[in-house]
Amino acid sequence: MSNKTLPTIYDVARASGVSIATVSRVLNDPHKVTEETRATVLTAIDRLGFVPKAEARARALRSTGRIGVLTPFFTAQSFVQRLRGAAEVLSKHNYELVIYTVSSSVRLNAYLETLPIAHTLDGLIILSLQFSDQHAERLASHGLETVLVEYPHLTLNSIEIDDVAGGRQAAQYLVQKGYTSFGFAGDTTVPEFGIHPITLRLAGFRQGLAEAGFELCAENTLLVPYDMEASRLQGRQFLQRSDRPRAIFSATDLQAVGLLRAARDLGLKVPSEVAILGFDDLDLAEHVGLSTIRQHLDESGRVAAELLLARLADPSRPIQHIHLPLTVITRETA
Amino acid sequence: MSNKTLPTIYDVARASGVSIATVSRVLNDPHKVTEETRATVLTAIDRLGFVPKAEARARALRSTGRIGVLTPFFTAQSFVQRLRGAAEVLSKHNYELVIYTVSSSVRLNAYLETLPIAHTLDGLIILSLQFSDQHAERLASHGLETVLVEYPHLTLNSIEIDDVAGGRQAAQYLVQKGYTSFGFAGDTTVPEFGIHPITLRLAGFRQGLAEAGFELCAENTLLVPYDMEASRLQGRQFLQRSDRPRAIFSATDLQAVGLLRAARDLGLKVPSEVAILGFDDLDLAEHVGLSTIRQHLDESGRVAAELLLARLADPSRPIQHIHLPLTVITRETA
DNA sequence: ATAATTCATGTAAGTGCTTTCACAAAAGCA
DNA sequence: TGCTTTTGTGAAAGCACTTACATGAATTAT
Repeated sequence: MSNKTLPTIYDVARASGVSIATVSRVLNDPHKVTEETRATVLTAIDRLGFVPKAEARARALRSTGRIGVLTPFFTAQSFVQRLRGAAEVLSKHNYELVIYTVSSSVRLNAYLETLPIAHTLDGLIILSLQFSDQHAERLASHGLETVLVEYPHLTLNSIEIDDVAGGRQAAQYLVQKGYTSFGFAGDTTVPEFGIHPITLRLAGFRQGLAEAGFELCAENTLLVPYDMEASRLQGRQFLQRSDRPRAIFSATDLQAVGLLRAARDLGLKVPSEVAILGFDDLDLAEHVGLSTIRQHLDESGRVAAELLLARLADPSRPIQHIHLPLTVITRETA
Repeated sequence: MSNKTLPTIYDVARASGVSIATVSRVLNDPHKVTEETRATVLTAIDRLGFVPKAEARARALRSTGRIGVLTPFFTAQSFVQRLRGAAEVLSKHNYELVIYTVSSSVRLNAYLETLPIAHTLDGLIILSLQFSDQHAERLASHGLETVLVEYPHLTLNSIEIDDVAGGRQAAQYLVQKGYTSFGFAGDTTVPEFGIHPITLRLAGFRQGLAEAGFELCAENTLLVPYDMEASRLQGRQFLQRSDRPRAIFSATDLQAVGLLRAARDLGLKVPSEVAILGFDDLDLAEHVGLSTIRQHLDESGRVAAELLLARLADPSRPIQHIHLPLTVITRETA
């Protein structure tokens, strides 16, 4: 009973013992065929589930909708957590999730140019990727419903956080804990595509310190690539200095954990000898007991997906820019 | 402007004064076309509201350019790491990655019934899901190329590890390190769908201990749900006992980290007072310095995707059952 | 200045299925 | 025995695209 592939007109012909021409005639000029053969052919058609246009059949079978997610390298845990949130709600609503990993700005542009015209997606979620007004325009004009995460645009739905405020929160928290000398650790490489919120967090941190009458001096700023091992090694140098800061805000959890390990390597007690505060709240942070500023990553994906589905259900809904809160999570390191 | 029928690639070509080949290139390899002509073509496309027919495209290409992945909960890190490996190679080969989160056996069946007929995928990767001969039959008969990860089937390609051997390796490693009393921590809940390799790892562990003349007594076996916090809490009870085992093999890294935290909570030195060895080598393991048995999760996804692509390129290739090795990774906890 | 190369583009040959065509064979009715 | 009517046959054309190869222009190297 299981046919190799979809039944074609040839299968129907064979099954009903006539030629393909006759089958075609049954479908197109029925009156040119005897009542009798027409009946046999029609039952064969029914039995095989033959649909003349393969295209129509494919559409019929694809009952579910399809949502695409454009994401930069899926290696970073923060994207995974966002994706996880989105996947959760999409799967609940029976949507397929198509992932496009964007590895260069060329790829990004290619996607943004062709995806909207291909009409193969019902909606699109874009994670942390920078793009132009033309692209926004193009998405809108082709009616591809879109939600941006982390990179806002006036004419499109977005989920955002306030990185500057996050930096300030970090400063306030550490100040209020009684620390008086501060350090910062963050990423250096500014990507050609994608987004770099680190600078904003740093700016906010500086601001927050200034408001409390402190400042961050240049030698207490550690710039290091977004990589655990690198931050561990460079962190070791940084922490070895006798005049090292007492409290360090790291713009990402990954780097914070690198620092934490460096501290452990040096036998420094955390937080009594150095306090470390991260940013993001990756799963990882909980696992190692890192105090951090939570940006609700899973939630951002969840909210993005929900917003998208809501707009698909009712396209007249107005554009929304949803701001997610940041929360200080106190664990063991600050 | 009256749309008699849908515009085709010919209409776009005529409207923008190029050949259909160029239009096709704009859509498929944009970089092969001058910025300038690309712009004219794109505006023509926009103006006419041209939508390329996916069906015709698939026909000409003899492929949809899409690979599906069936996975249980996207929440567990091990699946994410597998996915990451697969995503990496698929995106390199310009394939779209469609994710189907399978939350119940009903859903699994539904997918396995419709996906092969819908002809909307070139290939399928199935992660850690149990399925029947009928399903295998169905996939094969519809010519949907499939690779299984973690659940082997005679007639389909698969990527496997030897969980029993892994358990033995764990035992051997700990024995050779000089420990003489052993414990085990693992998952209890056997899912109705999905797979449960934990029992195998335990069996292997027992076997390995026996070979060295040791045994695992019942009160040194901790059964606890797959959850960090739960293993931490129950781990605390377990480790508090004065007759606790000196070396513990945890069947998953997540639970191992739970134990590790429990040990830290109790002020126990690791590994000098209690040694902990995990299994999986999640990213997490490196972050917390957990010694563990690496099962090359990323690699499994990568290999699965490569195998799939190889079979798509040359369907005459024989079925393969690839066994990935397990490696003991010594870090700081055992 | 000339040869060599790269490059954008067009031509035309595919792709798998369906429809149409001209014509022949068979069957049905005088 | 003829003359319709109904089928079968194989070939060809269409559909809406992709792509290998060819071409000629532009750019670079010599």
